[in-house]
Amino acid sequence: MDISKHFSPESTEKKWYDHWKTRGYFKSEPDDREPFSILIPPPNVTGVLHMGHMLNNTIQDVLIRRARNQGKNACWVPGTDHASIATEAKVVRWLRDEKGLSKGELGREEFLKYAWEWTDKYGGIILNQLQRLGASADWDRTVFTMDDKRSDHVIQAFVDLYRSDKLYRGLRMVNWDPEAQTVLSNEEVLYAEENGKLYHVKYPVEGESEYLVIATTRPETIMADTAVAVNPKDERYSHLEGKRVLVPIANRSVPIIFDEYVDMEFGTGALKITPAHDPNDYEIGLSHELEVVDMFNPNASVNINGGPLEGLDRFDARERMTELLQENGYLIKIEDHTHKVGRSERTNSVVEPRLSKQWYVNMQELVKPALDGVLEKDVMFFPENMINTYKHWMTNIKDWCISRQLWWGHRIPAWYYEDKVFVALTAEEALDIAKRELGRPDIQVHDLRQDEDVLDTWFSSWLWPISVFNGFRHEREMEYYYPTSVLVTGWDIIFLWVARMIIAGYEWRGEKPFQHVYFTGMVRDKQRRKMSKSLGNSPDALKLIDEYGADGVRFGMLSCSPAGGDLLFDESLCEQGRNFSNKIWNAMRLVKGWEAKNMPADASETVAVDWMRSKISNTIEELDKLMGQYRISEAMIRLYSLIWNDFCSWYLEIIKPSRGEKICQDILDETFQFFEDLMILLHPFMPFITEEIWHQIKQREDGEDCIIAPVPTKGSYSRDSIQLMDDLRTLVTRVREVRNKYGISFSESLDIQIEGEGDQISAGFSDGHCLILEKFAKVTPLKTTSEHPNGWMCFLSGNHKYFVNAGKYIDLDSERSRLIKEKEQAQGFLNAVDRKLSNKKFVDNAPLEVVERERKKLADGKERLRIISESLVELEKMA
RNA sequence: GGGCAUUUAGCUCAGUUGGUUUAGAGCGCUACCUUGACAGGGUAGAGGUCACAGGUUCGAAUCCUGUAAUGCCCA
Repeated sequence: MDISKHFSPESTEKKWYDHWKTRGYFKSEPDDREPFSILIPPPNVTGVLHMGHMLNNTIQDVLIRRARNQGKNACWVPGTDHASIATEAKVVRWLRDEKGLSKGELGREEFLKYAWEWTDKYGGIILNQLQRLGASADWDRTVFTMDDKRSDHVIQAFVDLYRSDKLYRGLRMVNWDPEAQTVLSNEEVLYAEENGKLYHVKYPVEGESEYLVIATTRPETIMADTAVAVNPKDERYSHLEGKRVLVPIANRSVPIIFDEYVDMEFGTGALKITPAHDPNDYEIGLSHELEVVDMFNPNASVNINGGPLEGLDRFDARERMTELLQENGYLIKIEDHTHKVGRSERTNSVVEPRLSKQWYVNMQELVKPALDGVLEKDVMFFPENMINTYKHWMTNIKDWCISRQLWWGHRIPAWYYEDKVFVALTAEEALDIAKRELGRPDIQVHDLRQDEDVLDTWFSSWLWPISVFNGFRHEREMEYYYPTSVLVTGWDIIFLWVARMIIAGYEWRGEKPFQHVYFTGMVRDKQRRKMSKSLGNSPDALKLIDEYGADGVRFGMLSCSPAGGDLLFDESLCEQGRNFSNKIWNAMRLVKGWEAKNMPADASETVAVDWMRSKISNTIEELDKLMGQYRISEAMIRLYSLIWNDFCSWYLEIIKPSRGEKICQDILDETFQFFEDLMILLHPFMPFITEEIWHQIKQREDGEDCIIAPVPTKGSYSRDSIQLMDDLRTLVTRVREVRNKYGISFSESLDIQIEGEGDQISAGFSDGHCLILEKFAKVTPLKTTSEHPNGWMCFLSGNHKYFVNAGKYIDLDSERSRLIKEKEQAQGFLNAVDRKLSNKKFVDNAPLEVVERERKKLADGKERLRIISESLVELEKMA
């Protein structure tokens, strides 16, 4: 049978993914087995697969597949998030561009119909893309934050909190996104240094001829000034106590107030106070009982309070104001100034501080168990240092603003009758409460007005671990799967999402939502820039899969992904992954091409099998350890090296029959077994190639598949067996080095001897090892000698002296300098060890085994030095 | 301004509570090999005073202090 020289992922991937799905391997229902559950961090319905998703979901898939192979009941729940702001913006644009409709004309009901239409059409794209990656999620469980069951939980949670007094409606200075025309929570505002200007403006002191000069970055808000503040310690201004100033252009008289808040060093030390448009000014305004003048409309254009600026957008208003100040002689100078500017995470527009009435969750009440849970390691973080960040945020937590002035989302279950509010699951229930509390049995449902706003998307996401299992209504699922095993997410949403889920878990279930949190790094390009659509530096995820295969891409993502840290994505890693697939493929071609015969194995084969078995057992042990610490990248590299270096380069080469020869049946059987074990171990990382190979190497029964094959258990293994093979490999390398150095062709056999007494090989090699040496180094059978054979060159491997008859090739000078260099090195080493051992404090204080080890080093070092010195003498004899 | 990290080979990173023959891997680089699994391959090699300065210790890449650079978070 002809098998292609190269592994071709495209045909294989679809075949196996369909097969797995058809067989229902991804499905999970509660049963007697140990559960292992993961919830996907729900991507936005508007999203398309990007590198961050690829990384994140590959890791989840590795964990879930490993659990499945370990015989656990593995349940990975997929789903999407409705992403209020982003989706609403997208739908608005879509309606405008494709249908020529605007939100205003449509009205709430109609708009939502279209929003659902859009979601049904485009919302599942990203989940389909995940399938290309091999994601083995239970697709039948796919959930959406706005489906009926999830919505039920969100409304219930709101009502619960309200009834237990953990929710309130309050007038606050909020972060306003003028583009989306909604409030944002603190966590949705991104601050960055930006270049701006600092305007120095004169404010005439009333009744005096002097001016007070203030510095501001926002001259357009001068129209809403209601005071000027200076620091009470500032001697420059102490004479102005009790005086008032005139606001330029507005010509309004406002007081000069004295407040510690003012930074004497900044600008001129005098600050204009605009309580309606700056959070700090608002606080100052409250304590000094200042008037609040609001001069902006919701879209950040200027309202009637802006006088001559009315109707202008805030940035146009700034320019116009600058002109006015200039024309009227108030403007002293404009300086360049860099300062932090907050922008909306979703729309990128500059956030406008705005006074408004919003719903808040009182976080103080909720935080404690969630903080303790993490500090006491009830929930474990990987990497651990994320605990600090978490702790810092939790101990400085602010109340959470959860209302959003949007339509797409969960509408707040609060109904108003005049200025009274009634919170309930349904309008009918709200009506009952209203009737009772108001003592008005006559009012009707239509007399109540439901809150126009929707809830923050994170207010539904924080319930994810509960709502996904329908936890408020369905105990069985909840008891079985909750708390989930691990959450895999980026550290950038630790506050937005992770912390809040922990809070919700303890609040509603009295228990953590997940046992472990694995924080992935951020995917960056080679220049350390965050990958983003706007920079265009993100490779197209699906194209990558086309090019390197899903396994190759998974390998590429995983091999550079330490937890927490940044991840510099480099396509060449995917290439390496693809090459690895190819290597495995060709190993399979080789083994499948062998013909077996019933005959005894030779000594080298027996040695190889014992060694390989030990090596695999040893790796299984290490994998358990590494995976337990979520050192996923390292675990995979370990397997890579086991398969490529140990299995392919050594094991298969040892047992490979010569051309025309057959292989011993027992050895071939063992080899297939090794191959099978290796494929199962590698399966979670590279599912497609491993499934393919697993089926290629043996005829399988219906229902037998690599995806559910039990992971091989670690047998007992011999460290000696591994050590001896390592020694042998070193020796082979030494001989090859000699060949390489003197250009001795591999076709020429070399005589070799080892220093020692009698027939016993001092290095401990068995007959099998010696056969391997002959084959790999192309040397004559290894013999022992007590004398340096005349004219042979010698070298060291491990701690043993070997001689090769390379007489005619030897370059005496280069040999001499090599030996001298080696001698110096050995001497230096010996000196260091000797210094240590002759230090009485070391011998007295260090643990016995450490001292013993040093003694052995000393003895070995002396032996090496002896050998090298003797060799030098021999060399001189030859000269 | 407060906090958390990072700094090890040309590049990207390991180095798991201080002690495995004077630091490892992958990529890259150099030389050589290659018609019988695989050039998407093989063999070998070069390359690091572990950012810097002190300190603790019998012993430091590893712990402590300070300095510098970089990144991030919070204000």
